[in-house]
Amino acid sequence: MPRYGDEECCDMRGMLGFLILFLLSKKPMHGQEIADELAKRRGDKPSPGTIYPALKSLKYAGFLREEEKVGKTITYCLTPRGMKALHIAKRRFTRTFLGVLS
Amino acid sequence: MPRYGDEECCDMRGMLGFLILFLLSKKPMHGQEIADELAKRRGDKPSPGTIYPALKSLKYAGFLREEEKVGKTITYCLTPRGMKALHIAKRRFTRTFLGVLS
DNA sequence: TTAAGTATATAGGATATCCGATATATATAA
DNA sequence: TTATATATATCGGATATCCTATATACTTAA
Repeated sequence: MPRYGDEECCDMRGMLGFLILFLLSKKPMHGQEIADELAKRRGDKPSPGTIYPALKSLKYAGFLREEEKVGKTITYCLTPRGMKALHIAKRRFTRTFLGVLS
Repeated sequence: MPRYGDEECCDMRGMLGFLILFLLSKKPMHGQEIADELAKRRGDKPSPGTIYPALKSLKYAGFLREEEKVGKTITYCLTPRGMKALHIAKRRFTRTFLGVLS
């Protein structure tokens, strides 16, 4: 039962949508920009098979929309619904991890 | 493809082990104490089928050990290995969620 | 007009998290 | 002693995340 690795206790599974909404709340971005920013933050870059289905699901949920499309490059931005979802998630996140960052 | 709920964008899946290690770094606790503290923080209490397998896996990984056992009540505490894993995870967590709490 | 680089897309599947249901053991109260 | 509450334990499975591999389309350079 190898649930935790050598020095790993946290794979952050389930936080991808939250992180994408957070990044888009700073500025509109396209898929590769988001993947690169996540690479800088987490240390590993999500693969195409990870990032694009996630964007699709968030769009399907009404949390983001295509702001601009130039060639194959699609820039996404938050919808009001996405901003609300992010706000709610932030509150929960803050309460849950109170004291972790200090 | 219902990946995100009505206003939910973040189920925090994959953070349970990290949270348990963090709580135990504050003080030794037993399973129910941990579950109750998580209930206060996240808003919902992890079920027995969630918390005990998680503790078992963290123990199996060498991140925590039984400090005391009185009746059925088992108090857990971090091992040096667990402290190191928590430290590493904290650094990654901090870098990943930089700017979310502010 | 090739060739190479960039960006997006999706199917299929491996893997892991987490929960519901259930069982057991201990402690306490009636 | 019976009943109740508390704490731990595990199986089986539903569910979701994420990756690998593959394909497509657009852009730019040679």
